[in-house]
Amino acid sequence: MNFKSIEEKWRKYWEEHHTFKTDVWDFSKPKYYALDMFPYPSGVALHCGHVEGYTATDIIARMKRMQGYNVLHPMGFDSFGLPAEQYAIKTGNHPDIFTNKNIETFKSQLRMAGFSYDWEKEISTCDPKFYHYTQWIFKRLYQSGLASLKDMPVNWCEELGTVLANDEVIDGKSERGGYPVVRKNMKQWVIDMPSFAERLLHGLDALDWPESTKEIQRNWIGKSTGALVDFKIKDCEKQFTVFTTRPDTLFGATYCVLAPEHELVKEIMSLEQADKVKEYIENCATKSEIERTSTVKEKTGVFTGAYAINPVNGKEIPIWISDYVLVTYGTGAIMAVPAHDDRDYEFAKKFNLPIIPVLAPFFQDEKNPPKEGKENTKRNTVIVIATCDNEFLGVKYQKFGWQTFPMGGMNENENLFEAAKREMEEETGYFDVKTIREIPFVFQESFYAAHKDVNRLTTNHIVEIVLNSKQRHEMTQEEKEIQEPFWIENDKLIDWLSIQSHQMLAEYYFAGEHAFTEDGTHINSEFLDGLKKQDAIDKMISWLEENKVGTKKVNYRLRDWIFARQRYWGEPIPIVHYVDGSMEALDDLDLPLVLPELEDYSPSKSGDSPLHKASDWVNITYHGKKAMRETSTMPGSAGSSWYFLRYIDPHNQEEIANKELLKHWMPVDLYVGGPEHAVGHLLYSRMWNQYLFDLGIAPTEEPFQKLVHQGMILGANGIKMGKRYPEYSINPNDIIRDYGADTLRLYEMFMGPLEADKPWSNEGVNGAKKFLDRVWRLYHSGIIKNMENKNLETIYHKTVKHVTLDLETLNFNTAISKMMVFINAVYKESIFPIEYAEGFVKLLNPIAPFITEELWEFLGHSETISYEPWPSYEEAKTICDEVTIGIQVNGKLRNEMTFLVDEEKEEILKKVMDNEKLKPYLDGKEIVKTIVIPNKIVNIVVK
RNA sequence: GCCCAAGUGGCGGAAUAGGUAGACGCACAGGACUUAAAAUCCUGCGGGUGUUAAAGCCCGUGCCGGUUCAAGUCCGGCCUUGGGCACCA
Repeated sequence: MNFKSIEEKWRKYWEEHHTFKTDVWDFSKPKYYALDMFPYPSGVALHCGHVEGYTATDIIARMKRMQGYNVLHPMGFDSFGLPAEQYAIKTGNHPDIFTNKNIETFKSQLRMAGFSYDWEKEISTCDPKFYHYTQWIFKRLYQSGLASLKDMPVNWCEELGTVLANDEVIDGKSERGGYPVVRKNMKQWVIDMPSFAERLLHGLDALDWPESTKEIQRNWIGKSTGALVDFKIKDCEKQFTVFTTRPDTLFGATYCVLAPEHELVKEIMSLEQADKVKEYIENCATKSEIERTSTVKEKTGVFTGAYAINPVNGKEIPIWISDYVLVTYGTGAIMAVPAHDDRDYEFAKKFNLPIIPVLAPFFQDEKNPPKEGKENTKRNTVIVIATCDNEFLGVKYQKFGWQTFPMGGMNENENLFEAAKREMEEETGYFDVKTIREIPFVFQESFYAAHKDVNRLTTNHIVEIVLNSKQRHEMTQEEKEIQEPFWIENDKLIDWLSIQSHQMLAEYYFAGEHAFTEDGTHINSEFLDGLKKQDAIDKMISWLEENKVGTKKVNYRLRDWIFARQRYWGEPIPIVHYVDGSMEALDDLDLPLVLPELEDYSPSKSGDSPLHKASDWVNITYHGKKAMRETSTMPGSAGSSWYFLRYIDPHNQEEIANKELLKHWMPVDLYVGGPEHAVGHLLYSRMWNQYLFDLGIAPTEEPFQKLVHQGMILGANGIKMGKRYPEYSINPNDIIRDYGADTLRLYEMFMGPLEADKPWSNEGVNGAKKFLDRVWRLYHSGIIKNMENKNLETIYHKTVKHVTLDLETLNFNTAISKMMVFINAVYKESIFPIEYAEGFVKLLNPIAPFITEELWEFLGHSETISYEPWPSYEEAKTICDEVTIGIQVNGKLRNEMTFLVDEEKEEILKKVMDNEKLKPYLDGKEIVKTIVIPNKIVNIVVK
């Protein structure tokens, strides 16, 4: 088979016949919109990963055409971006030159691969005819108040001379180039994403997207429900508000923290603390993003000298500042509850701030539950964890056989430490205390107290005592009979303790002290005491609202989308600034605002856009007033946020696209692209689409109904192709040249599941080629006849059924394997009925379009196969009359037997029982149970 | 640290809904054709044991346990790899 001439022949045919031109106004057929993520036309050409994704959509597009759909399958170029700009800086040439050259290369590659695009729909985001409407949408966002100029901390990349969006910063470095990124306050164009947060979150539910991608978006949106709480400041008129998801722990708030950038800090700091506070703020400001987000970093902070009033109990608590509180999230201020938040705990430990537990785990002793009808009593108890020389002090209570830490009830007018010392001494005789401290952990326990014949609810406070020595008072014989002390090595302690709650305490103690963040029962919380976490949250919110010191509040992690870049090669922002400081969007008639040509495209270190240099372009008179144009440009994801709408009507000069057409064609039925766009492009375009939906332009709230990510194609060494191992990099052009596009398409689809990362294999490519050759030879072997062959009936119908199903669900690898099985079967026959031969060519066509066009012609047809009706099958003919199933004895396979399809259970069982081969397993055994599932399995359970 | 996904022969990977694990392909081995090689066609191919050969038997889907007549598939607990988030209050 001469694939070269065949492939070139059909490329020409498709072009000359406009085979894949879509008449978008033809509403007579159902529509199908198959979309690829359009490429950035870089200098390095199309790679194997592009081919993989594009082949997948092309297969679906081709199949859908044959199934009678009117298919829109367009391609275009995301052509604004950094490489073209850097080329321009280097060479002084307009980036257009570089971009257009690359686009030509890409198009010729796409043509070589045989993708059935309608090139009349081609778009390019750097084309003024296209960005006319990118600017138009921006203008509308501006007029709606959703795009605005804000002074805010941004990710500034010195090296690139521009600000970056959050998704363009990875580990404190720029996504492109890996240059350091610092935080800097700048006036920036931003788009208000948070006001779409709830819709973006909810919209996900109905989408047919990978669950993991939806999850990434959900996390990125980061919804959290809680409350705003107002804190008054002592001796000051001002107050501040914190956001918390745990208003139930308000009684445990022992200090507050403001972000260093919080506006109130400089107003409230005391004179004594002022220098320290200023120094700290200064320090944070100069820190790079890397330092700020470093995980190993210890907490830092400074006391402001001011005190806040806890609204719930009037207690004065100190106000600190620390960079662990982010000015960009919530209100930039928190209440700290060290007992129940890890970060607050760490901070409190470091700065020796009080820790008050307000939530205690609750234990119900399973061996000794409260008894019905007994009096319920409450008691405060102290438990003493006493250590000396790496051993722990335990007590054995003889009467009940309990082995516990020393413990006992607290008396009135006795503080915790007094009670602890007293209990230890009374019960064990030890007294030589070196250090004593409270462990900020409390738990509650409910049990039947046999010695008093009552039910007890104890609240257990924990005290740690380190002993100087094991000196002790001798105990009387009488005392010893009641209880006896033991010293236990620390690794044996948990086993030695006989009471669940004490074991739990020991586990907590050994795990290292930490905040208790799980659920429990509230204590030390007045009106919340006894409530579980969620009930307490609800009750506290009602209380806050009743007392007008707080409200319920939903917060999102999603932030403003920073929508300006100090670069040349992007869409100019269609705004003019007047001398008086006001600004205005350009009139619609003045769009598109076209990029001016420049002598020098390089960015300035000061943060000005290169466009600043085009003074004739910048300084204008607009509406009779002196004005300056906005000189920053839009980010790369601007054009890609709506391009899918433009494909539908790409040459429309009046509007984004004709509304009737949009209504017919949206949403995109299948969108294929890499998973790396999960929170960038795929979130931005959803938002723009939702906005355009609100304007009545986009007909659906969600643009992409079904989304699939293609996996990465790795080098044969299992490592990502690229600069690191150039010897393992595969250029699809070479494969097309040596094996043909059909082989490349078939191979990439056969490698494995579309979404999986898969290593390349040259032998595998050869295997794909062998299959196509095998098909070719079969068709030219002369066995295709206008006759029947019953031997092939079942397998043909089965193949049509399963291939159709597998393609529909994008399981290309299994679809191909089933076609291989079919061809292997035909090889054993001497007659290949022409009906089956034609059907098979159609099945293979979407994957290998060239060879199948040729075979279709060979079978006597003069028109393209591309619009031939998809083969059908008869369900009844997909089933053979006999089926071989496994026969198990006690779940182990012992034989195989063939039965009629749907044979009666009794009939099957009878034959199984009579089977000679099974006799040795059944003779002399008692048959306990028989399981007969017709067409599947038989299992005989014997004893 | 938290969230998500995945772990199956020498390799890529199959296995509707718990029902014969390893489809299909690659690699490898043997055979046919050929002067020869390539190509092609046929056969075998998880491990162990067994046998002249076979049949048979045992083990086997990351590890440990559970549910079930039956587990790659379901449940609980780990381990490893990949991805996402990373002080988000």
